[in-house]
Amino acid sequence: MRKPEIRERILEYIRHSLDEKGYAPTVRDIMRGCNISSTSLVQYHLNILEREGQIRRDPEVFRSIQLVEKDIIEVPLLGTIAAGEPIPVVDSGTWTNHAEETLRVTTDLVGRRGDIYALKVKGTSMLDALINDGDIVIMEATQTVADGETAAVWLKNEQEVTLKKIYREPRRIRLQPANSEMKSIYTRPENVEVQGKVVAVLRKLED
Amino acid sequence: MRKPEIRERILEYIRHSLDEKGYAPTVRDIMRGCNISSTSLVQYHLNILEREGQIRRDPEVFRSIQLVEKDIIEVPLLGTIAAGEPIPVVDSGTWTNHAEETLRVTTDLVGRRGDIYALKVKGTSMLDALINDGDIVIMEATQTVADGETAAVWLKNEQEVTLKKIYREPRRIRLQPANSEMKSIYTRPENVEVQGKVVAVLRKLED
DNA sequence: ATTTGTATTTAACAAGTGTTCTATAGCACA
DNA sequence: TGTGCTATAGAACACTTGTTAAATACAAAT
Repeated sequence: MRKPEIRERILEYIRHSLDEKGYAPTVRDIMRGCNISSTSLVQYHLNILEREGQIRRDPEVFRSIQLVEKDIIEVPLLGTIAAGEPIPVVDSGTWTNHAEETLRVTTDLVGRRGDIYALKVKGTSMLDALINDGDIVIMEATQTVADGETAAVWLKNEQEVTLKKIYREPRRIRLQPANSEMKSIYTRPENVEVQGKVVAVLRKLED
Repeated sequence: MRKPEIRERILEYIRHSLDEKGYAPTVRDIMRGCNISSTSLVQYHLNILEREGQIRRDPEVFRSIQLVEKDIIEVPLLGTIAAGEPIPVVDSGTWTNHAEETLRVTTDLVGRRGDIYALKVKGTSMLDALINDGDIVIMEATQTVADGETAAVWLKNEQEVTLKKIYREPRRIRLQPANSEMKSIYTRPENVEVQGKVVAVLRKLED
C-alpha cells in the first residue's frame, strides 16, 4: 500500500460519478477522469480496491462498480418504546430479518455507524425529552454513553424507561431532560441501566 | 397509452434492479426479467417511458437508465427560524441554488412532494411544539393548511413566528401546541399569516 | 374493407467495455 | 548484482450492450 493517493482519487471519482450521473463509471471513464494513462492501470487499482473491500463489482457486468459505503442505511424498526416497559432486547445479528418494518435514513442524519435501530414512541411520557407520541427515535445499541449524551435509561426501582441526558456525579447520576425548562432528576448508579444511545429523533407530521 | 401494464412491469423491474443490484439493468436484463420476447420491444417501451419523463438515459452509455423518482430528496437549508423573526422568504425556483447547505432526506420521511425546504431552529421558543434549539424543521411552502395540520404562523401583532396546529373556529383561530400539556392560544384570523406547513422535524443528537 | 396507429418479432451491426497479455520501470532488500 | 514486489504502459481480444431496419400482427377508427 505504498501509493494510496491514486486509489483515493479513484474512489472520489466514483463517488462523484455515482452522485452526479447516477450510474457508475467505466474503466475508461475513470482513466480520463483521474488522468491515468492506461486502462490496465485503472484495472489494477480497482482490483486492489475490491480486494480491500472498498468497492464491489459484478464480473462481466459493465458499469457495475458500487461503493461499499452507502448513502442510505436501512434501520430496522424494532418496536415501540413507552414509559412502562423496557425497550425491546436487541439481538445483534438476526436483526434486520425480524424487523417487520424498516426505515430508510440517510447517513446525513445518523452517520455511518452500525448497530442502530429505530423505535416508535408510544404515549406522551417523553414530553420532557421533547418527544411526542408517534415520534421515532433512532438508537445506537451501546452500554457506554459519554456524559452529556442522551440515553435510553431503564430505572429499576421505578420500572420505567426514560430518555435523558446523562451526567455522572460523585455519588449519583443526574438525568437531565432535553427540555431546559424542566428539572433534572437524580438517582443512584445502581438504579440506572443504560439501554442505548439516542442518535436522532424523527417526527413525521400529517401522513 | 393502451397497454401500460408492461411499462409498469418494466419500471418495477428497474426499481427492483437498482435497489437489489445497485446498478441499472440492460435492455436484455429487462427482457428476461419481464418475460418480454425481444430487445427491440423493450427498447420501444423504454423510449416511450423516456418520452413520458419516467426514466432518463444517456445515449451511448450502457446501463444508464435512471428512474426520475428519487429515493433521496435534496432539501435546501434556507436559514433559521426563531420566534422573533419571520421565516425566510421562499423564492420558488431559484431555491436550491441559493442554499448554502442542502439536506439529504429519504422520501420515507417527507414523501415525494415538491417545494419543501428546511430551517434550523434557533433558540428555545418552540419548546411548546416539542422542538428544541438546533432541531431542523422541514417545511412545505403553502398558504393552504387544513385544520389540525401544523403550520408556521406569523402573528402580526406579536411580531413572532410560532409552530402550532391550526384550527379554524367561528370567529377566531385556535393555535394548539403539539405538547398536549400546554394550553392553546386564540387569536383573530387577521392576525395570523400562514407561512408554511411543517412536514417533519429532525433532531440530531451528538455530532 | 381500408386505413392508421400501437405493439411485437427477428436479425444484425456498431460501439462500449472488461479483461488479459506482454513489457517496462522503479525501488527495497539481501 | 540479482531477486522480487509494486506501479505503469500499450495494445489487442472477446464479450456486452444499445440501436436500428424491415416486416408482421392486431385492434380501433373511418
